[in-house]
Amino acid sequence: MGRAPCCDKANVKKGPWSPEEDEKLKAYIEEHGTGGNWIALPRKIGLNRCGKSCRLRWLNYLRPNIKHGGFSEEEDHIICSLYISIGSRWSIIAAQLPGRTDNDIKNYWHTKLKKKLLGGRRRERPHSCHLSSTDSKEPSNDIDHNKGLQSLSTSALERLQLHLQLQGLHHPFAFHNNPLPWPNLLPPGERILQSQSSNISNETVVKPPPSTMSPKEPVLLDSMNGDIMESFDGTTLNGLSSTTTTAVLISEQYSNSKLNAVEAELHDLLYGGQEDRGANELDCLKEMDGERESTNWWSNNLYDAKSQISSLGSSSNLPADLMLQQYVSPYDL
DNA sequence: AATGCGGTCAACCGCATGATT
DNA sequence: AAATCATGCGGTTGACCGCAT
Repeated sequence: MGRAPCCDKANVKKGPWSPEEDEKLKAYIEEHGTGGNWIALPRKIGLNRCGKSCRLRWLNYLRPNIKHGGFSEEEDHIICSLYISIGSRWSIIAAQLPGRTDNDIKNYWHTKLKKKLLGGRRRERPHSCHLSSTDSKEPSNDIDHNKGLQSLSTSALERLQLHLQLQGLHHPFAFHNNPLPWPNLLPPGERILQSQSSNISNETVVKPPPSTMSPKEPVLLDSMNGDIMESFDGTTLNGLSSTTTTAVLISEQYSNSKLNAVEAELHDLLYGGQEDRGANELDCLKEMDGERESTNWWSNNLYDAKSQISSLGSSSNLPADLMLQQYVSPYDL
């Protein structure tokens, strides 16, 4: 079945918005709201634009309290952590950063943050992998060597990330020591950034779009701001007291077997039968651990993830099977 | 001064999903 | 149940700008 176009594409204006168009759209929405129908809205106000275009313009630019640029270091951390944890789900990431739009964050990631992460790791020290905001030019006397390392590391990190995503390792266990207030991913309707130490208001409620997450999608709750864990179905889970763990509710047996497999794959990925190269990559990751004192956003370790999850699972009285089912099935681990 | 190149970002496109008929 | 429609999302594009040559 084909889809009817939302508008007459041949006869609607495209491209940058004029101040007059902005003013029309803004004035109308501020007075009347969107009316629940973006498609009809441009006709109502005499704009020769596609409804989708109006919606995007409003959401990304005209809407009140939108922030552009000037991402703080903490926002960087949150974006990086969430990206590595859940991937390119920009709307979810944006929901944790009041005033930021998914488009903004996406652009910021692709144009700056990713380069900081992947390109700037080896800047000041030859084997450094830490996040840096300064440029990444290499010393001229060691160009070939460092170039090689950088490209390898970039590739490895990208592959590592892809690998983790493909493996369904969207779990935050890799960030269990992240000192940042891990943004809670609350059930739709009450997604709140709880950030006691952050500039971001902990009163800010970001209303999620209706179809952002499936009801079965797991909720990841940090225990740093409290020891209550909650699943999407509203089940409150007590007793997981820890200041170092971000909860992943997986049964011990399951996590052990799966993580062994993942570890093996990671080993293959990192070593790939090339001893020297593998050593470099491993060194890089290890150094990332060592240098995390100031940045701390990256996985504090991938290596003891298994033990973390194991201890989590064994020390709790959680209905692990239930949680496992809820957590695992959406990702088809 | 002209040109090329890369970075940035607003906007578009197509697809997925949920709601409605 | 199927068809239709609106919305939301992420990937991609292209215009613009600044810098290097």
